[in-house]
Order: sequence, then structure tokens, then C-alpha cells
Amino acid sequence: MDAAGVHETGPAARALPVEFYARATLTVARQLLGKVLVHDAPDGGAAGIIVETEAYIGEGDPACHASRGRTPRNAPLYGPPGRAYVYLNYGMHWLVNAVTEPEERPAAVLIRALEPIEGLDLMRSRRARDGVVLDEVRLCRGPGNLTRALGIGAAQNQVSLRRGGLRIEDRGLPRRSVLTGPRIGIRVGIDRPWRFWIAGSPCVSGSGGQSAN
DNA sequence: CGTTCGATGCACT
DNA sequence: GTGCATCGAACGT
Repeated sequence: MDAAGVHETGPAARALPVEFYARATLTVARQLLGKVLVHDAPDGGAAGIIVETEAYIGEGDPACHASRGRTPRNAPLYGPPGRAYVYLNYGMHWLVNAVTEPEERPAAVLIRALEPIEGLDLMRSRRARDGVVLDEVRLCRGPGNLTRALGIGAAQNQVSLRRGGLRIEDRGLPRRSVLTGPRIGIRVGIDRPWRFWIAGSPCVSGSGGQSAN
């Protein structure tokens, strides 16, 4: 609560509660669309609207990191919901997930793309490469790109998404129509339509998206 | 200890 | 559409 004890209006109030994450992963993946991923880092803050997600669910999902059982690396998947699971992929890209489901049920939602809304200049400088200026649409398109733009890395693994520098907030943005289709960038489990994105958003990765639903 | 390979991004053909 | 950069986790000797 704030000083007046009336109503809390800061970041902590807008951050999604643990109950949001402690549900079926497909539900969380869909409902994270339109929410805002925020990272207040030492070198500055930046934020964007989540426009693309993918669900990775349990040891029975061959594309989920938990498919071969619990390991030190994937331990965050087995931990409490509402925390971040951040790991290095292909030796160069940090990918950020929101851990879902009740504790001990390994599952998470991969954040794949954002529409940048805050800290655009900082994002550009973080992503600057050979002096090329990136347009807003490409700034956070792709899971490895958005972590770089937001300054997310190993230090954010397992942090709470409810308080602290890394948060996901509900800012009451208007609901937009959602499409679903197969997950991309994986070689197994492509039969499951567990990718979700906001229809028509230019910031969505891959083809941007025609598919069913 | 060596080998494989991945929830990618980007340049290039 | 193909190839490559780059590295640590996982697994098989």
C-alpha cells in the first residue's frame, strides 16, 4: 500500500500476482499477450508489450528443457511460478521464460517478441551493431533480440517477476485478437500449436503470422 | 574427457 | 533457403 494507505498504484501493484502464473501454461501463454515486460537495469530502464509467446509444458513435452528430467540447468522450471528462467542458447542468445504451473510441475512461457514502449534509445544502444540504427519494429523481435535490448542475462535467472528490476505488469492495455500456431525454432514437438501472438503486430518474429484460431 | 547439438540471428546466395 | 558464429549442458566413452 502507499503512504496514504488507500490504493497501491506503483509497479508492485501492477505486477502480475503469483496466482496468474500458477495456472495451466497455455492459459498463461495466451494471457501474457498485451502485458508489459519491464527491466529496470543499472544502466537504465526499458519496457515493451508482449506480442508473442510459446508454451513449454512438462517432461512429456519433447521440446521442453524438462523432457530429460531435472538438471541443474533446468531447475528453475521445477521451482515456484512467477519467476524467470533465463538461459543461454546457441552459445550467444539469452532467452527469458516465465515459470508457470504449481511448484514441481516443470513448465514455462518463452517470451518471443515485444513492442517497445519505454527506453527505446537505450534499447538501440544495447543492440547497436556496426553503427546500424535499428528501427523500432526490429528492436525486440525475436527472443534473443529482446533480451539483448532489455539487458536481460544470467543475472536475471530465477528472479521474481513480481518485484525488483525485472517485472511483468498489467497496465490495462486494450485486448487484441490472438492467433495460435506451431512453435518455431525447434525440431521436436512441432505438432503442438503452442505458439501465441497478437494478430497483425509487426513486431512478431517469424513470418509475422497467418495461422488458425 | 570428448562429442554432440540446441526454444537463434544474420549475412549471403 | 543455406551456412555459420559460438558455448555450455548433457551424455557417452
